[in-house]
Amino acid sequence: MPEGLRERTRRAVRAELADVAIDLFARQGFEETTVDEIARAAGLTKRSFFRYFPTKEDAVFDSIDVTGENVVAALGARPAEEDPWTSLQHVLRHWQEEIHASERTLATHRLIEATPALGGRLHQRRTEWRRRVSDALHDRPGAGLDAFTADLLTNAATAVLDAVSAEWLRSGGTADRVTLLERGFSLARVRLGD
Amino acid sequence: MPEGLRERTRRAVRAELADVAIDLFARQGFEETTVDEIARAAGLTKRSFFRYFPTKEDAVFDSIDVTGENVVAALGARPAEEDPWTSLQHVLRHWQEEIHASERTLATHRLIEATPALGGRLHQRRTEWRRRVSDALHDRPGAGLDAFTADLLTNAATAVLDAVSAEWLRSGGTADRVTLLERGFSLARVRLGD
DNA sequence: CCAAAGCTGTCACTCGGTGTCAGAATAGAC
DNA sequence: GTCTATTCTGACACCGAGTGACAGCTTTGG
Repeated sequence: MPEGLRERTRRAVRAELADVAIDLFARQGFEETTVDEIARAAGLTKRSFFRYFPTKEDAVFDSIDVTGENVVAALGARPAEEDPWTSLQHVLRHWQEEIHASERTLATHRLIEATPALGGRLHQRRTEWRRRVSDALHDRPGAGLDAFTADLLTNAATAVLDAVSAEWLRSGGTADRVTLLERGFSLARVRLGD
Repeated sequence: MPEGLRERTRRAVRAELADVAIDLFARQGFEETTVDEIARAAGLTKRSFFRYFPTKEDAVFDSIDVTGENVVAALGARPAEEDPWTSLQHVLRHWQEEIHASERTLATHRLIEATPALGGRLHQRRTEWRRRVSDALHDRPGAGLDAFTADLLTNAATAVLDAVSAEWLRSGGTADRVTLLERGFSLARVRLGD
C-alpha cells in the first residue's frame, strides 16, 4: 500500500485549509480573521481545523518552512573536513533553490512581515531545528566544536536567512534569493581556528 | 515635580507584579500559571494585571530587555568612521556589563529557555528594536550601508547575543557574559567592503 | 474644599484551544 | 458482499488570555 486514500484526502483537506486561510489573512488581516471563519469557508468546523493544524499560525508556514531533519541530513552528506560555515551555506543554498517564488509565496512572506505573532511563531519553529543542527555540528566527525561555537554558527545562519527574506520582500519578490544568500554568507562569516 | 507619588506607586506595583509572576512561573511553569493567580497573589484582579502589562509574557522581560532607543543612542555616540560591527560590539558590551547576574536573572533566563512562547515573544520584542538599529545604521553619516547589509549586521548581532545567553545558561550562570560576547563577536564577523 | 484625572473592581464578552462523546465513513479480513 | 476495528467528523461544554464599559474611590492641583 504505497498511498492510502485516507492520507491522500487528509493532505488535500490540509492544503485546502491552508489555502483558504492565507487567502483570508491576506485580504482582511491575521488577527481580524477567526478560525471559525476559515473552517466554515473550507466546509468544516473550528474543531476540525485544529485536527489539521496545532495553532492558527501554523496554517501559514506549511509551505515555506524547513524541517530540522532535512538540514541535518544534508549537512551529514557534506565532506567532513569542510568548513562548517561553508557547509551551512551549501545546504541552505540548495534549499533556497527549490523554492519557486510564486505570488502566493510572496503574499505569505508579506503576511509574516506584517504580523508580529507570525514572526514570533516562525522563530519558535526554527528554534526546534536550530537545536538539531547545532547538536549535529557539535558532535561532528573531525573537528570537535564546542556548544557555544555550534550555536553561533546556526544562529548566524538564520540571521543571514532572515536578512535574505527581508531584502527579497523589499524587492517585491524580484530579487534572486540564492544570490542574496551567497552575498550574506560571504559578508558575514563565522571562521574557526582564529 | 520630579517624581509624583502616583508614578512611584505605579512602578512599585509593577515591580511587585513581575516579581510574583516570575516566582510562580519558576515554581509551577508558565503555562500552568494563570494571570488570575498572579494577580490574586499580588492583591489585585486579573483586569488590573493587564493595566500594567500588555500580555502575560511581558511580565517576564521587564528586567532583562533592551530598548531600541538605548542602542540607537549609544550607537550614535560611537565615532562615525568606526567599523559598524565593532560599534555594535562596544554598545552591546557596555549593556552586558550593566547586567549583574543575580539568581533571579538566571531563573528568568532558564524560564525563557524552557518556554517556547516566551522565546517567541522575546524575538517579537527584539524585532522592534532591530528595525530601529537597522534604520540607524542605514542612514549613518559616512559610509552609506544598503538595507540588506544593515539588516545583516543587526541580525548577526542578535545571533551572537542569543549564543551568549545559551552558553551562560549552560554554565549555570558562572560564565562571564562579557568575555563570551567578545569571543562571539570575533568568531563571527560581518566585514564590509569585501 | 472642589473639580478633574487616575486607578480599581465588577461584569460581560470575544476568541484560541482542548476534552469528550456519539455517530458516520472507511479500511482490511473473511 | 458483509462485518468489525479504526478513523474522521460535528456538537457541546469548558478553560484561559485579553478587551470594553461602567461605577466608585483616591489622588492631584488649584
